Amino acid sequence: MNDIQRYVTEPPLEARAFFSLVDATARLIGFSEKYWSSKGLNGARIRLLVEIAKAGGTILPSDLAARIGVTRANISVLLVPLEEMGYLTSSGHPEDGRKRIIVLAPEGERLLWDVLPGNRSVIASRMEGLNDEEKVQLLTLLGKLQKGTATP
Amino acid sequence: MNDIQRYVTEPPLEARAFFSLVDATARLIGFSEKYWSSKGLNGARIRLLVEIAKAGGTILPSDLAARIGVTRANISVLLVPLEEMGYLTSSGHPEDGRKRIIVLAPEGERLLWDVLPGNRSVIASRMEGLNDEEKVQLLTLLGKLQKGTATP
DNA sequence: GAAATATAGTTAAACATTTAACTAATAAGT
DNA sequence: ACTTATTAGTTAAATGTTTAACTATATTTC
Repeated sequence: MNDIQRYVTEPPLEARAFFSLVDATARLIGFSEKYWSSKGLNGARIRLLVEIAKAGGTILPSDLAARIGVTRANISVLLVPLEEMGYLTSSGHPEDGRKRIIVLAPEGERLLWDVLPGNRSVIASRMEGLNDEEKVQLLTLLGKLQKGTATP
Repeated sequence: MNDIQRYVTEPPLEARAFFSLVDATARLIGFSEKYWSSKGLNGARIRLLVEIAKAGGTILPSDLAARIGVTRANISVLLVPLEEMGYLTSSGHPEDGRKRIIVLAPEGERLLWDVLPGNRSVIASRMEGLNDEEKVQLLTLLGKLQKGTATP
């Protein structure tokens, strides 16, 4: 067992917590994505529709980018197929010619009602290792962690 | 506030825990990647070198893929530049002609000594929202979560 | 009110990763 | 032993995302 091997196999508490977060999260995301692809969908597109719904059914692309945490360029390309599939509509902003107004179409809302409950079931079943009290503890800890990582 | 908006903005406990995990982890990964790119590196390549070190300095590509959790195809393409940069060497397996033996080069070990401590500092500073006891709690909860998500 | 600056959105190129198809080598079944 | 199946690794195509360059519109500044 040489020095570098020991160094990387015996990380300090912070690094172990970080690696564990990354592993657990990647695994859960994997299960979620498997569900989406079983429905012929993917997480990015659903997340976008969910975010429009969260905003009350109407939103600007740049808002979507900020809320989801991806670039505006990415939102641009995500919107195209979603509009083609009839899940949303878009139109110019009446007062500011630079903006586009994105609206969740009835078909998009129907899709969300169709697939979100199943996804929540998948997630819930994959979190059965924790009871409710522990899930609350986890949420509390992650909340504290977030405060420490507020972008400086 | 319509029905779908309420549905997506008031998720159950499991979903809230999941979303919080995804958010917190993505943010931490972002800080880590920012560090790597400030060094002209990226997380995927470093992770690969770390995994060779963990294994004691010698490993097979397929082992790397399994441990890191990416495809063998991805390992194949990651190895090329790392070998070109002199961070590792590769050679054929003497007994099994299908295999390749990957060895961490001295230059690769030097790189790890150079950059890992800084990365650990970045991570630690971003986890200051939690004290040590809370980090241990987090690790415990994530451990329980993992047991529940062992691939079926 | 003209010029400079900033913002919203799009497009194309670059990059990372996965999937699928392939080659070569070994192991297993008969 | 020979044939079939499995395994290790590579390559190319497809997918998803970011970065950078660009267009068009608004806003600010002088």
